[in-house]
Amino acid sequence: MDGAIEKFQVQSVVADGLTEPQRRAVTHGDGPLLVLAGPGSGKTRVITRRIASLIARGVPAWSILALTFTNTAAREMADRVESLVPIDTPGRRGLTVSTFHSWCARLLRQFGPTSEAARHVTGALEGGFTILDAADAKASVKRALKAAELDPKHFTPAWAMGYIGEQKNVLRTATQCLDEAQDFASRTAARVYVEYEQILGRANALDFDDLLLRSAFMLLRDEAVRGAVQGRFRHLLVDEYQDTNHAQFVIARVVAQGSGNICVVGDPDQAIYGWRGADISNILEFEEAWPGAAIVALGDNFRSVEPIVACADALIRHNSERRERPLSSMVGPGDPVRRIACADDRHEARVVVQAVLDARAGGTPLREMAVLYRMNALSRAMEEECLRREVPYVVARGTAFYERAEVRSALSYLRVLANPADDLALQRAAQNPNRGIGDSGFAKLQAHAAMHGTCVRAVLARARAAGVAARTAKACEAFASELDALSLQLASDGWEEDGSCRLGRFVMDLIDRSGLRSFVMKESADDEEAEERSANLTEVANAAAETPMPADPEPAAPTPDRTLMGALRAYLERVALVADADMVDPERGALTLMSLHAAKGLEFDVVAIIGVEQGILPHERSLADPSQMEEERRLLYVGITRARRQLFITSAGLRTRNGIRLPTIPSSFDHELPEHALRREGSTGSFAGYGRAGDEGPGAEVGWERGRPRLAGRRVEAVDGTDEAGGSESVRAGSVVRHFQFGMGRVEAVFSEGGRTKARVAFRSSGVKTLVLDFVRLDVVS
DNA sequence: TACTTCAATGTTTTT
DNA sequence: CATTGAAGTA
Repeated sequence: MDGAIEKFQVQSVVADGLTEPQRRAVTHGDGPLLVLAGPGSGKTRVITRRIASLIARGVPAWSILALTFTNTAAREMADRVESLVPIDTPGRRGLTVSTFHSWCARLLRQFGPTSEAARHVTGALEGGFTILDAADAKASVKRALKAAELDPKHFTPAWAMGYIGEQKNVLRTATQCLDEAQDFASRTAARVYVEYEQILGRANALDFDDLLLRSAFMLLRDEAVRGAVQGRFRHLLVDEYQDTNHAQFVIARVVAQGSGNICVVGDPDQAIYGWRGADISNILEFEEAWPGAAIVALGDNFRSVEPIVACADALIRHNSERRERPLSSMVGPGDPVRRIACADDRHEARVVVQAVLDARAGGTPLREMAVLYRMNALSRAMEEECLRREVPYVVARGTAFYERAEVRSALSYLRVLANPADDLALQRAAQNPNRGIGDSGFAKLQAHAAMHGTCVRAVLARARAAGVAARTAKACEAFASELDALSLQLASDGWEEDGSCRLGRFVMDLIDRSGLRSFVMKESADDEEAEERSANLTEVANAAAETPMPADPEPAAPTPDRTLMGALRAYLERVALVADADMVDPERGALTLMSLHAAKGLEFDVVAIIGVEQGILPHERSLADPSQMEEERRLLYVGITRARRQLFITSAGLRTRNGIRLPTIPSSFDHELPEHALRREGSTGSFAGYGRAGDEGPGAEVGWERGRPRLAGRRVEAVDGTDEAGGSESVRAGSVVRHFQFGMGRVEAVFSEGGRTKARVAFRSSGVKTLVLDFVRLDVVS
């Protein structure tokens, strides 16, 4: 085959149908590149085509690193690159597309244990480190506050977490903070930070911010790590660059310093993470950090109809900290944006769900619609109404499933197996089910362990020496040998020859044999709850079974760990780093409910933004600060620009908050929307619709079951079992199916094994997997 | 040690 | 309202 012709063909596919500025960004050669991409301007298109173009140019895929903020974005990017580059293109394999956090976690697993720069205050970072979720980080902060002996009235966990997060985001360590503290207040804060770091260090645990901070330190200070990373990655691409914080800025800078090839894509008008340390000057001052950078601005909007773009544009012009950039719709005219003032929140829900049903009747599938809100609490009323009208919906809160008590318990066993120093997990595992090891007994063990400079796990088998009651000691010893037995298995192979992961079986056995399942079921209030919680446990095992086998290493990549322990670590890492937005499944036949933040980067035909009221959007806590108000405005801007064809902006005259209904005040952003693009319905004055608030009548009871919402978790079923995408009943050999994580695949076989119906599916990008049909969601495409 | 009950208390957004 | 913590009881 003629290489030149092949390359030419790839190039033409890559550049096909692009606008002039898009083409410039895609074909830009070496050197720094900043792409300022307005909403709907083809940002993802540009990144994916640019990667494809690099590969076509002869840059090996394994030397390209693309960093995103969510796993969904990463996967979509990888899929799209793959479909652009012909399968037989040399050097096509091994592309790294990852979130900042997971890429850093992997870097730390590889280099952390031997790198001085990654050390904890208490000692070396070990490879099996735990990634603490928000709840565990909070628990650790509480312990740190207690250890620092501060008045809990004045020094709250939220305050401490805020302080620690801020410091970590700008790469300041605990000791540095303590050394540089000038006054009493900052010394107090620094003391808490130091205590917190010691707690994490003893547990061999890292929080989310640590993943970035320690990676940044390794890259800055450890020549071996920096050399390895710079040697391997010759092209860096960063998506959503406007939302990077200082740590991420440093990571990107050091990685790209080796090659000078850095391409960042973002939009200052869509910066919505200032509160978590995102520094907008990273993108505004890109040219200063990278002199000679090429800049491409993409302003044409190919997503939304004119009234929607007009709304977005008029709104964002009210921000003063902004470089003016025009935004115009290339799609053409469309329906005006409907600004609906409702009587109260239930009325609002009825109006929105009715609009959804109308749109569905008009041919728009539910998966192309979304309801967006400023606070997760606003999803409640919507969920009730969806249940009542039998509209299948998905609440995109990725962490919700992992916050459930039984799921946390199951994961605690896994965590302590992966990382014996994880006392938090050990305690939770030890007490679920109850084994006669209580809080006081565990505290004694902890004190004893601390005295010997070790973790509880290490002294568990000799609990008697810790001075606990004889009965407790016996329980500890039994539990210790239970864990020992499980640990032994972890050295075995992690995957079967067909690529299926043995961790699923391992977790299933663990859940049953530890007594966790029966305990959780016995604890439940009724059969239905028992059933649901048991199913959640099974889902943990099932998700573990889906851990993909690591691919063969590309040149300059580390050798993957294919033991069961390796699978366990990979699974725990994946679980720890899911984003809310990752739970959006575009192939499901359901309406998506999610926060405005989680909606960043997504698009839908029909969008409703609810709760556009003063105090909600803009949020109360932002009202006093002009620059926070600008961020609130950007948030609404992001929401508006998610919509392709139809946009609803709603408010309620009365809203129930904390159990009390109160009249609302219209959002100050309301007057900033252009009347010519709007259709106003209802009255927008305060106290609007007072008289109509209670007109639901007696038949308006909602579909709660015993006052508890039917879980807003990972596997929200369509309420009536219907699934527009086709349902799972017709999975047979030969079907083309889609999995929320693995993407498209072809069913090779359906068979029965161990009393379960399973399917072997060959996925296009993630290989052959065996899936249990009862638990896995597979949408049949054909 | 484990479970129940009651009072207080705080509330955005998320990797 | 819903979660959390403390106090009391079996």
